[in-house]
Amino acid sequence: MRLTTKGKYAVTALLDLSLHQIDGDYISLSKIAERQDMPVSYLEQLFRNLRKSGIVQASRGPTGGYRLAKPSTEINISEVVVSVEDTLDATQCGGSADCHSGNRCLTHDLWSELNSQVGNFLANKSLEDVIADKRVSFQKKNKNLIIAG
Amino acid sequence: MRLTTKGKYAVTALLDLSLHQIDGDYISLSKIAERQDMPVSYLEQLFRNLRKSGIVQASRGPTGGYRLAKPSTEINISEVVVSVEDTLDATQCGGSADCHSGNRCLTHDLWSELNSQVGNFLANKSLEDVIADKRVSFQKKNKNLIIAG
DNA sequence: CTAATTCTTGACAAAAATACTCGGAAATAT
DNA sequence: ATATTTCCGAGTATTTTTGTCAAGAATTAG
Repeated sequence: MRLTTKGKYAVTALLDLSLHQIDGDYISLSKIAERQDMPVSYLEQLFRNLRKSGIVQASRGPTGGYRLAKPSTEINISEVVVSVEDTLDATQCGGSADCHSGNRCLTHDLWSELNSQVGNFLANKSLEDVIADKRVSFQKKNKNLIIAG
Repeated sequence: MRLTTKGKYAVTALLDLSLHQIDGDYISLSKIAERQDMPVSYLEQLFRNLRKSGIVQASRGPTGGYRLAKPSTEINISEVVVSVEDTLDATQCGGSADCHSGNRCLTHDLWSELNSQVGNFLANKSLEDVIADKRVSFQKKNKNLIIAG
């Protein structure tokens, strides 16, 4: 499990989507970009992957944009991060038992375990979990909410 | 808590030290470098920090080198990583409550929590924990053990 | 139908972070 | 003395990450 600002941006953008999407309407990237102060072109890159992963659905043309493909309770942070981070990372002995000259390296188990820890933690958090508290005050105040990494 | 290959190298190097240091003798970086296939000059950089943090002790001149300043049971992975990673990382809103225009950002709690998770995990692992199993077979075989990230 | 809006795609460029080097100095054992 | 080793500051090079750009395709509003 790799986690850079790319993954964090993706989570933030999806939170914005969760909060502003009403019924099944589509939200354009330019809206998200404006609210969250992110470059549109960068968001395009991220949503490309999110769509391929089946996390969001797209619609083109005016009134088009993106919406969540599943309820926010059923999208976990882990899948969002994995979808977006290019996982062409071999993590130095990435998973295979023969790290070096046939021996399993000493730190292998350590980093594997850590990986699992992080993975589990993020797999058990849904988008809805993250915004649960905030949604109330948001609806009350109806004020532009800043979601930043 | 930041974790790059730098921190991983440091852990690996210290494991090598734990395994090869007998009594209170010093091990030279060139030995570690050779066994673990790491550049000496890079190790120097790492051990500079490890010494300042009180994790290792140094001795100069021939027969000099480094040794653990504490028993391997009392050195945890977390302190090793922290010692070595340059923490000039603001982590985008790193800890402060006002992430953006006075509001606490939505993802703030999420990444904070994750940070704590990772920190706790690594703080509860000592060097000895990591090598506990391996030490036995090492002493039996007395063979060069490869420790790679 | 036309124009505006939006996603789609691939390749590329800029910036930042990371990994690693280098030259010389100080200490110390033999 | 000389060889070996840590020490130190600064710098370079590589890789990764972030972000840009331009052209295209679908869709809707007027």
